[in-house]
Amino acid sequence: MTELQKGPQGLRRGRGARERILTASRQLFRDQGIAGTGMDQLCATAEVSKRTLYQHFAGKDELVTECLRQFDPTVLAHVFDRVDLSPREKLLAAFDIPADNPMCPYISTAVELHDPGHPAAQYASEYKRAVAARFTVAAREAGAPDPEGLGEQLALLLDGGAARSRVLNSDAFPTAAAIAAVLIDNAIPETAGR
Amino acid sequence: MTELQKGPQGLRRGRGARERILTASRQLFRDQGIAGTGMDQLCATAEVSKRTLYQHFAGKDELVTECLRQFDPTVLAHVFDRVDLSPREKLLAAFDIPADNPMCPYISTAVELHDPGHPAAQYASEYKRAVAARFTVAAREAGAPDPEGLGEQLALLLDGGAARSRVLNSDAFPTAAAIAAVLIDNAIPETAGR
DNA sequence: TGTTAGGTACACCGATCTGTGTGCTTACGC
DNA sequence: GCGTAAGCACACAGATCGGTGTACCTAACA
Repeated sequence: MTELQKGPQGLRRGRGARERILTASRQLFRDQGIAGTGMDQLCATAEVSKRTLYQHFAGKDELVTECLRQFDPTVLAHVFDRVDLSPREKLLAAFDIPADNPMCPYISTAVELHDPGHPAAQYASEYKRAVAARFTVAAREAGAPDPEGLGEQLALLLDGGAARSRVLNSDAFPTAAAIAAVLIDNAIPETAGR
Repeated sequence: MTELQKGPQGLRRGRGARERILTASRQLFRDQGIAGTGMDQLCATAEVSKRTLYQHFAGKDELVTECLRQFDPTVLAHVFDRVDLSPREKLLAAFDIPADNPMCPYISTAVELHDPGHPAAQYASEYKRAVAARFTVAAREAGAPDPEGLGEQLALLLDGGAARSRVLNSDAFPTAAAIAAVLIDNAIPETAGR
């Protein structure tokens, strides 16, 4: 009607609202934290109206949970499903993490929410157990005598690298990788693994 | 004395306001997080008027920072200053952490604040480096060939134990201790350490 | 061409947040 | 016994929080 060009129509972005919301959420939650990100700012970043957001997600909690679910649904498949690596090599490859890697969102979320019963916190817990299970499988294939133990240990190293990187504001994953190498060499007989 | 028992006088607690504030802050920040704790609730818990709180601390940020500074000013002196332990034993003793241990407040604060420039975050970083330095000193005394490396590794294990305990909601420090034992045995020649 | 699902604008709600202003009361040290 | 530092009550400011209500619009598809 006449003044089509006027006003807010410029903001209309059409049908991809849900994806834009999740993308903006991942970015803002990572950069500012959950509590530090308001729904208004989130809508502005996603270029989505507040009404639309609340039609897709029941509330902030659900949004947080969904973000976490979408972050790495395959649980490090890009490492553990590689066919060009031996099981032993996979164990080490998991520690090849780019230095600019942001804080592990699972730890970050668990710490920020401060409620173990929150769905997102529970999912974070599940995810971390799944990572340990990935390590355990590879450790078993590599011939480790106690694959569960080694898997849990390596998973702890990843978490340590993430936490320490955050606190010190510098890359701690090389240290974690060095420890992993020692553990793997110690646990897996030289004859095995290949 | 008439109606001494009447009215709000019952709340008056006298001269120890600052200590009560810090005690209440430690407890609430630990249990509910920083963002999750309001200044009103904090005053109520500390049995201190809001005005008094703001006369002692310029704001929440300063309160958070001061809490962190007071948490462990000696940097694990209760372990590393023991005279009944050999250096090698100290390295391991640092991992004797009660299972009900709450999340390491330094990591927790660094994650929650989400701002590396915040005084409390910087102090957390300093503290974590100081812990690594403690390990390094003991590692050197124990005869480790690369004390800095071992110190950093053991410090990372502590952080990993803390982070993983929080995410999984279960005690991960025994795993960290097991890794520490392997690292120490590997790094320090059997002949040394005693 | 008509229907409709998906999106928009915007005002608004009650709650809660950190932080102040003001004036009064009390306990301790001298 | 008195001065003063420390603490108190309480109302309030201004912002921001998560979340709604209402009415309108438009793109895609049948």
